[in-house]
Amino acid sequence: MLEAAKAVFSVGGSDASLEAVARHAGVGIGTLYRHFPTREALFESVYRHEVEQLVELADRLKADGAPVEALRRWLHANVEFVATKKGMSTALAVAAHSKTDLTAYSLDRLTRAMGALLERAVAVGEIRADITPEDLLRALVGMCYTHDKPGWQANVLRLVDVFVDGLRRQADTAQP
Amino acid sequence: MLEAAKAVFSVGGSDASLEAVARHAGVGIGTLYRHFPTREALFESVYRHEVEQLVELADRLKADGAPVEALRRWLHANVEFVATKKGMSTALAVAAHSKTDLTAYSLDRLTRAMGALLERAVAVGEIRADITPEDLLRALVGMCYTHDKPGWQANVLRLVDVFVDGLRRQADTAQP
DNA sequence: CTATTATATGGAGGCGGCCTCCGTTTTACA
DNA sequence: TGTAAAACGGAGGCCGCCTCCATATAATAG
Repeated sequence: MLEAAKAVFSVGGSDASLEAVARHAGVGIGTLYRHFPTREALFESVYRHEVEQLVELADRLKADGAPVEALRRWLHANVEFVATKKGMSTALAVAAHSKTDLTAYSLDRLTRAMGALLERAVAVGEIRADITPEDLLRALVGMCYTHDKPGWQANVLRLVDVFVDGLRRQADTAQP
Repeated sequence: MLEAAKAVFSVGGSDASLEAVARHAGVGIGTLYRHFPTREALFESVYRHEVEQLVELADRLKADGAPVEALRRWLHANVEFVATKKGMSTALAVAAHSKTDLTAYSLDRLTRAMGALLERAVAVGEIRADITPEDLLRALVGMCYTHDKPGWQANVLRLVDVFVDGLRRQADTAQP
């Protein structure tokens, strides 16, 4: 069922028909709805594994010496992740966009991972301190969301680098 | 009809029912479809005026002395614009997201406006040269799209500033 | 002023997706 | 094996998308 969902989303985007998911899973539409009351709940389950990997990667990167570089690498990893899982981009965007915090478990995990990396870099004074992990994550999602032409990946990675550079600058110039 | 659309979109978001638009305009659904064959064509017409204003603003800012500051101001203006026209954010995101370049007239105007500002700043060596106007615009749209909590505006403006700082840095350090 | 032709209009209807509800099947347990 | 509880499947109501065509309105000719 999760596999069917992943398959269907990865070809038709995250707004694919839930009935198609059910059909593809060889299951009734009612059953699908019992297990995943909303489309977003389904996203949550489908991409939970991926999110977990990203969180773990963040943990590993925290051991690195260079905080900003770790942050930058993690952001890059996010982009590459989204690039390989076609549906994930929209799913994340929907999750970030929606007001219902019920579905935001994964988003929250990502935010915390991000927060840890961010804090570490702020603590050593290498980046400015007035950007929240929420903002940065949403910015990241936004950058990925609107890009889906072939080859977008390299462009977004460049944008991410620009962003990280921007985070650095303030620390250079506005240190007490 | 355009007014009806603007009204309906501004309360229900850009994915509001087109039949609702027709009803609100006191017109048959068929008539609506004849004038605007697709939802995106309707967006196009509804927000054309707003886009035009932004393009004009870009022209005016080009007269300014400081290219980077002009760029920054224009980006800010975009954000504030989107903030006041509720439907515009999604409409732009849809336009940027869609593959059909047929509907992209307004997007193209914005891209050109952005390109002019960008080039000017690159020409005097104040920002790095490897970011295209398309990328920057899409990033901007994406950042606005995923944010819709009250007070998002200030956060996105801050993100934009970070971004502009990032554009600057490379010019500082990687000059021949 | 009327007949005829071109053009604009409105909405019914077919299609498909969303989601709920309930009769049926399967499983768990005594 | 019998019964209670849980899981299943899909029909059906609703709504939005979009097409198509019968009707109404405007333009033009006689």
